[in-house]
Amino acid sequence: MDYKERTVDYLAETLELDKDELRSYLEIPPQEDMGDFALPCFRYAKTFRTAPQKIAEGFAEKLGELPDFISEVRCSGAYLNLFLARGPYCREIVREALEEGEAFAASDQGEGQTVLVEFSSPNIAKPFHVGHAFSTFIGDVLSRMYDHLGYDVKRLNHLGDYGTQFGKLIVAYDRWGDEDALEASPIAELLRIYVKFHKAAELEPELDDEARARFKALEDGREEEVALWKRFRELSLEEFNRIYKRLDVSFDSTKGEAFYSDKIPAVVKDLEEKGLLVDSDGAKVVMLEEEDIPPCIVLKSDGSTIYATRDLAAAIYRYETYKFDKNIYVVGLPQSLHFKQVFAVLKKAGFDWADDCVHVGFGLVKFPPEESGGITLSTRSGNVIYLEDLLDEAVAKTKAIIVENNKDRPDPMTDEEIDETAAAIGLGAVRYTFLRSGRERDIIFRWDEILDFEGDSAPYMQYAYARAQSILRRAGDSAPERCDYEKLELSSDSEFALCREMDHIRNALEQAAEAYEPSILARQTMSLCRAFSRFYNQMPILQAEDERLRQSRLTLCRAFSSVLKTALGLLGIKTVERM
RNA sequence: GGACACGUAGCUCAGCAGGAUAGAGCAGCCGCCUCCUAAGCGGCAGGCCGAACGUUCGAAUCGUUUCGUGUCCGCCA
Repeated sequence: MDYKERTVDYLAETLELDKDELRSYLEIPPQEDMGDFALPCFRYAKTFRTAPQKIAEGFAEKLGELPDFISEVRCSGAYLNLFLARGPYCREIVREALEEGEAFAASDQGEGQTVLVEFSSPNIAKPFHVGHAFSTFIGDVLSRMYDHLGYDVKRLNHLGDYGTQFGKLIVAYDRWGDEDALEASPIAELLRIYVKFHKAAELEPELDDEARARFKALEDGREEEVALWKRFRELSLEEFNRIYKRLDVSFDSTKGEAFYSDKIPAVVKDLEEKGLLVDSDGAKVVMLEEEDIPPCIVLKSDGSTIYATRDLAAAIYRYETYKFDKNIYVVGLPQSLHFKQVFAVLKKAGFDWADDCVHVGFGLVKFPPEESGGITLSTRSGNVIYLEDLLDEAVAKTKAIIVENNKDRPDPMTDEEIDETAAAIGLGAVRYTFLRSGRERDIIFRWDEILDFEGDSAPYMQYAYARAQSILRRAGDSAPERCDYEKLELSSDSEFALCREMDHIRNALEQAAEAYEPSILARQTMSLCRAFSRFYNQMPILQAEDERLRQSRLTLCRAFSSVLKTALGLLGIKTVERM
């Protein structure tokens, strides 16, 4: 049970205070020696017409005999500091961790509710670069979190498989395409001709008109264009699926923008009938002045569709298909105006569920300024880092470290174990790089930072897990699966701190889901591992002073392992038994 | 020009429904492997929280202004 809630209940009853008020006032003190919960009494000064310090003292006096989960109450200026009874607290957290296992921090808060998460959404015929990784990791983790909280999650990959770019690609392929190269390495070849097109179009602007015409032909269903488009699409998907498998990411539905193209006329017609479409320079737009944002273009002047049109059709289709309670778009921050417009149009068209649509934006991935003037990765310029190259690099570096460590290991790893471990750690390191900071921050892409496996990194956490597992392995049968939790003797600073961090994983998960912010969970998981490292260094476990302490600490190790595995699982980071 | 972000230690970032001496990691310096994996632990040093006003008993946190950076602002996605 939630100790904060328990404390609130107790204080509310004993001190005759309002529960909701208490809940919002009660805080966790900045320093350990100030207790586990603190009630600042400043705000009660007015109602009681007394100095805050006096109020705190008065409260302390009034509390009298303490309940068994609180060991001590102290006044410190205007603060009423409460200390949890460590023994019972640790016993309870450890018991919950072990009994709940994988379901630790799970809940049924989302029961009966459907959440859609659109993420990743790479463009066909373009490389899957580190920018797509951002959306992929954030979306994947959000999906995992909502799933853990009991929501019915649908993971959607909204492929960029339509638009004028395909006109460009078709023009480029006709001119410069190399059939053999396309077979050998499809996306690389498509990228080559795409970049070439952009260079050529600078000198020969007619190429752009030609490209628009070819896209129009594609949209009208002309055989030649459709066949090429299908081919590009399939070849690209093969490459993407290979990456998703490697990243341990899956989707419930992979539909491209093209899928929605035949649903667009009905949407346009509906907007027209509702009197929302206005002619503007030959284009059809929906005016949004009352929202104080620029108009949303629905049809271009040549009558073809635009991304907003397709997003409108997609949203409506999704509502009809899933009757979602929440519809999340994990798409880059630069598109926030676009989503505001789309949601506003939906709202204006009378779809109340527009309020349940949310754009979860994230920052840009950039090169460091000292290397490139801080330019953004861009497909058009050919200035990209392929995600696969990054993954390969990370895994290779990990492997080198493992091989080195393996030399003086009494029980060396097999080649197979080395490869598996290196993959788990390398991929974890990359994933964590994208999850550790607030998602709206830009990521400056620096190899040495991403491949730095010390400190604030996934390998640090995986290492903590491996060490805990190592101890449990060594303990063998002397570390029983089951134990009498009442006999656990855990009360030192580091043991108690570790239990607190396990407990806080639950709050972090809730907050992270609420704020669509994986970094909150990532950060707490890191904090949990730091607490374990300290415990590990301070407390002898296998060599504990007596058998009861030994059993207690082994059990704590087991509980920690379990909680950490669950938390890392939510982050999509794999654990390893040793490293 | 308008809109939205962001500006905290040398670097990367937490903290921001206002509260007790502003926290981590990296980099720097100093310690710790005869003892459970040193991808680790402990310690030192490092900050007028971009600036100025304002609200408040109290502001990194809220408001206004200002400077700086980034992104977006109609037929690319």
